[in-house]
Amino acid sequence: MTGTGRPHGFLTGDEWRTLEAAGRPRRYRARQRLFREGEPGDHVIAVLDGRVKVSVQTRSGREILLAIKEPGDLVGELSAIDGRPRSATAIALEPVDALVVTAPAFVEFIEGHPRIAVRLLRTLAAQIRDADRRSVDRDTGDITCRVARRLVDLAERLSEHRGSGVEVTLVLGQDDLAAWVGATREATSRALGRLRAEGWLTTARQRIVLTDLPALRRRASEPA
Amino acid sequence: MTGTGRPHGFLTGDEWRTLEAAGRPRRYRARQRLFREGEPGDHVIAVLDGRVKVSVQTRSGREILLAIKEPGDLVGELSAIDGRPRSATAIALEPVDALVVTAPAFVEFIEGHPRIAVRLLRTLAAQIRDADRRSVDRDTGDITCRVARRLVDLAERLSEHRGSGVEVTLVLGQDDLAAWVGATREATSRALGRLRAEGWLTTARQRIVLTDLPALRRRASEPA
DNA sequence: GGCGACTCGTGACGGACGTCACCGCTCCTG
DNA sequence: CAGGAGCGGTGACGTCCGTCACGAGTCGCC
Repeated sequence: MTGTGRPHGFLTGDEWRTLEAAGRPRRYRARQRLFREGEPGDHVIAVLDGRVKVSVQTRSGREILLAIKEPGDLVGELSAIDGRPRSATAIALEPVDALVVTAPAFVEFIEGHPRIAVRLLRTLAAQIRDADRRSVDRDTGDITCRVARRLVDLAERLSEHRGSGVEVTLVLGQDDLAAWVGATREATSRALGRLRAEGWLTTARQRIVLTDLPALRRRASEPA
Repeated sequence: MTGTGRPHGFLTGDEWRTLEAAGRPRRYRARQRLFREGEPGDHVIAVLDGRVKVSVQTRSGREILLAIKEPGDLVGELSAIDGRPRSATAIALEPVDALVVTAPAFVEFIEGHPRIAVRLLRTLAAQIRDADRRSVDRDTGDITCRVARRLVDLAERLSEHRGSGVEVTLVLGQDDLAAWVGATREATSRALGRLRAEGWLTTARQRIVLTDLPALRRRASEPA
């Protein structure tokens, strides 16, 4: 716990306190695995600080990114809800502060707070919409389009927190970006090269600086 | 209502009766649109009989199939839950018997029946798992693999109802199959051609007869 | 029963992306 | 400081699939 206040998630302060009473705080190191695909899912993890990557691997070794969980989000809630094994693997991208709640305690928490159940329904609905949109995105436009679209997306999510300046700096490696858009690292690198050639962004180790969002936004939806 | 009893969905008989009191029965003709992407979502549709296709269109005109809703399933529940506009279009594949419930009535129904909320959570969780699996499937193997996989899937879902003989007959056009696997009609047709050449299935107008499921299952996961 | 719309099959062609391979750079570690 | 690992950039090559085009068979409607 950082003591800086609770995250902006889907629970009010009171509700967080109730959940805290049912859970156990825990820290994860950067790149530590919270759980792995196929394991039984006996606990839910509420992220308090840091980001968590949820992904699956195809049998050919390619990684597919399903979600990035941020402070206030839940990780592993599906297994707690339906009792089935983990369908994906969760890995901390940064040092993560979290609250670990056992599945039974979580279900009890839900059933005892009907309004929270409704709010949880909303977050699941958002996840479905998101997943559906991913399906469409993946079939729309060439890789350059998809990379531009993803970058603009990330930039907009960032601007919600920090004030939006003219430039936006994203901290992520090209491997992760590739998994996110559903392509290889090489193709992603080339796409970045094309966008860089247009002068709309610059790249560096673990860093992508967007310098012309409107142009990127246009490129994200253009056919060619 | 057909009078043959309520579908096998996620509600008990008692709960169905409660929902029926809140809703209004309605029939849709085959190929009639239940609602369209972008519309405000002010009602939920509980499918009693017939199947409903949920899909979106990319700007290039390609159709992407998100789900096939069967008797007992809900259609349009996301908008009722989060109040956002329809994110997809729903079309009846066959004549459909349904129960139309307004969004407020649906929310009231949920809040008044906490155990149903939990069950609804489960169905949403299943949808998320399904959508995630689609993301992985779409990136795994060539089109022949994906077609074989989808066919086996459909066959297995059918066998749950009817007794499973050696042959399974699927009633669907190649256009729909193409949308389902995320490819063009032509590529899908060619993939079917290859599987047909192996003697694992036969094709006809609006019909695909699977004659060797084990072989198809193998082909569905094999790299080549 | 005949015409038209729909569905399915298939060929040719081009392009985008996956695969493999290699190189340079930066950062970290001992 | 030297070595190595991790990351990024790029070239060559092959191929799978999308696009366009056309024809044949089938179903439905008047």
